[in-house]
Amino acid sequence: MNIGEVAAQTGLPAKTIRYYEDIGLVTAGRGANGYRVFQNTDAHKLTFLGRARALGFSIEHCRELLALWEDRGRASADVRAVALGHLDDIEAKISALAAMRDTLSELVQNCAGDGRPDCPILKGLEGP
Amino acid sequence: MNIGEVAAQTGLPAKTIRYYEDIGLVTAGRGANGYRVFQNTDAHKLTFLGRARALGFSIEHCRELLALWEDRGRASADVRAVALGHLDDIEAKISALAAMRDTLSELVQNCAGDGRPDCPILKGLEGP
DNA sequence: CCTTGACCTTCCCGTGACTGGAACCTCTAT
DNA sequence: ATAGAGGTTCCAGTCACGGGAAGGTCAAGG
Repeated sequence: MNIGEVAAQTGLPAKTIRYYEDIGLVTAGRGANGYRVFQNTDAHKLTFLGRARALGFSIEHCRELLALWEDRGRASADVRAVALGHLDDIEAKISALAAMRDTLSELVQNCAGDGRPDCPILKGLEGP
Repeated sequence: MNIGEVAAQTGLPAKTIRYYEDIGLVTAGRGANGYRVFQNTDAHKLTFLGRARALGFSIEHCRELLALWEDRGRASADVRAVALGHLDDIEAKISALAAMRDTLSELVQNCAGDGRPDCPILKGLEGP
């Protein structure tokens, strides 16, 4: 398989696949013409990576998960630990964003939003 | 005021203040020794910027907000529009993160998390 | 007067995870 | 023969800074 076919199959841009090869997440053989040659297993790895990334796992977490995925003797506890750590990260981000949203939406609600210059949003940004 | 004092007053790192000067968000005079000299108005601007950044506004949005803040003839509607746009961004991010959290936490809940290799999390990442 | 230490300066590199583009090579179809 | 699609490498840029080097400046103490 050439890179374009793998890209179509996995939904990842070819650029991203090259990048993943570059940083050692996947390996690809080479044909006589210098083109990358992918096996089905590589395509599966890339699908796995695409899904993990879509769930917000960092590249380093993906590397760990990929290693666990390929390790037949893994303990599911190790996988779960990585996932739980990431869940905590996600929750923290959601909390931070929700706090921003709450503060900001309160400011917005108090703002007339008309032609006059008086603006509680700007006042809220000035200071407490 | 030297940069250190402004940093202490605004809570922004000196590096950040220099960066903001670099990209033209604030301006600073210079003393005979080459040190930056800040006026109170600069410190207020920086406080404003720090608060806007803390609410997640991008630097470019901060630039707009700062311009509106300094424009006595502004329409509060313009401020509100910027804020509403940002609120949408925040909501979108929260939704995306919540979707990740939901998917991931379901996988985690189905995972025994023991010494055995069987792992629904990895299976979920493989494909549907 | 000299030193110490805190503070300031500029400059350059690195971050994460790609994305865009340039310049060039290879394959397939007409 | 040529056009176009697809492949290759390499370099630069993104966003908003942070780290650290190399060096100038200031106030206090010996």
